[in-house]
Order: sequence, then C-alpha cells, then structure tokens
Amino acid sequence: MSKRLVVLDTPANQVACCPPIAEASLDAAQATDLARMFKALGDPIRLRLLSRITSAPEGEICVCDLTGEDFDVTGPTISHHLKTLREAGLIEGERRGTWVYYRPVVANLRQLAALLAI
Amino acid sequence: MSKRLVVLDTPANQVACCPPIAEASLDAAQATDLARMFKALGDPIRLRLLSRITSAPEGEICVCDLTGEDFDVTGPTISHHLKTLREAGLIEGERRGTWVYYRPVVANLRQLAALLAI
DNA sequence: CTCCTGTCTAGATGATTATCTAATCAGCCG
DNA sequence: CGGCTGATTAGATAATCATCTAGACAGGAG
Repeated sequence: MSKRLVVLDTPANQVACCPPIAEASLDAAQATDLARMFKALGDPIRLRLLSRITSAPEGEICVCDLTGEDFDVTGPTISHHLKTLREAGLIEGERRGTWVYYRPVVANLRQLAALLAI
Repeated sequence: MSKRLVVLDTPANQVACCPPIAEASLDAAQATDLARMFKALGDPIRLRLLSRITSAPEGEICVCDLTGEDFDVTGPTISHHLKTLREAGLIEGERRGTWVYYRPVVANLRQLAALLAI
C-alpha cells in the first residue's frame, strides 16, 4: 500500500481536458463526465459544503466541523452529499484515527472553471 | 418597448457576485441561486447545447441548428432543455420571424467560472 | 384564408434524487 | 473485551426530472 492518502473509494475520475466550452463543441463522452461534476455542484448544500472545504485554512476540513452546524440536515444527509461530491471527483476524503478529513481536488475544480471561461 | 432583444421570459437572474468559492463560505441564499445554475449544467445534453451556443460564430445560434441533429432526443426535449438553461440565466432567446435564436449570458457564465477559480 | 414548417406547451410516465430513521463500521478508552 | 463517539451504509419515501406523444401557437408561402 504505497499511496499515503487514499481512503474512501474515489473513482479516479479523469476527464479529457481544458479548452473553454466555447472553443469546440463538446462530444457526448466528455459532456457526460463534465455533467457529472456540474450536477454535483447543483445543490445548495453541496455548494456550501464545497465552499467550506475549499476555504479551510489547512487545505482540508474535518467532517466533524461540517455536520449539524448551520446546515439543517441530519448527519447521514451530510455524509450522502459528501459522497456525491467525492464520486464526482471534486473532493477526496481520508480517515485519520477517529476523524475523517476532506479536501478539494483542485485540478478538477480548475478544469470546470476553465471550461466556463468564455 | 425599448429593449431590442427580449423575448421568451427570461427571469432576471442576478446573483450577488464573484469571489471564488474558497475565499468565503457561501451563505444559503447565494448557494441557492448558484446551485440553480450549476444544476442546469449538470446534464450532458444541456452542456453540449451550451457548448454549441457559446461557440456559435455569430454569438448566437438558431434552434433549427440544434434540433434532431446529433442529439438523439426529440424536438420537445431539446426545447425543454433550452428552457432549463434559459430559466437558470445561462442563455437567452429571441424569436426573429420563423426562427428562434439563443445566445449565452456571458456575465453569469463568467461568474460561475470565477467561483471555481481556486 | 389555408396549409406548412419551426418551436413551444401540456400531460403522462419511468427514473433519479434528497432526505429521513435505523443499523453498521472504525477507532479510542476504560 | 465492552461501551462510546464519529462517520457511513441500508432501506424507505416523497419530490424532482428527463423524456416522450399530442397538441397549440407563430409566422411565411401559396
């Protein structure tokens, strides 16, 4: 087991890459991958979770700092949304002892940004 | 009637604005507006439609150039997706005679891009 | 006016999703 | 070990969504 940080199945979601959406018409396969990521962003709770994760001072945040607080949904629901973000390739998670930490997958977030840079 | 281009109800969707998601935690209200736009991008067909619209040489494209072609869905389904993009504030449409033309709402697309620029 | 073509709306249906409660798993501590 | 806390999974349910067919509406052409 060489990888240091991998926990919590993260389907290695690699997408082609990077020209803005206006440069060339997306083909169906690229569109499917990209749409999965955008869909994951298409929920207010997930957007706020991602915002918290990306703005965490240490580059990552403990799930214990996300649950229950000013999100008025239950723990399992938070967990479900984190899983959605994770499966979309936007964040990745790691358990260290008792707690689980999440951090952004910067490359994929940047790719989405680049795509929309008209 | 002073506006030159408005047709097809476009709910004036103005969202706060512009710091990247990592700078400050999104509040619930902003998140709801932004999530609506991301959700509209969360479908492969809509992404490809938007790609076609944003890459149209004249800055706009006729619906007649979008229907039926290499999207294997029916006309009404295309129309429904265009409506979703329109109501999200990502595109706007105008009828000129027989045909309807769509063009991107660049400011809102850029806002999404800025949000993801980590 | 009447037909034809392009686009949209209406209504129905099957699939997906957000959320909950209950139960399970992982790691710590006495 | 046995119990405790943090986090996830399982299963159920209500809501939303993508898609279709059928029908309506807009505008041009005979």
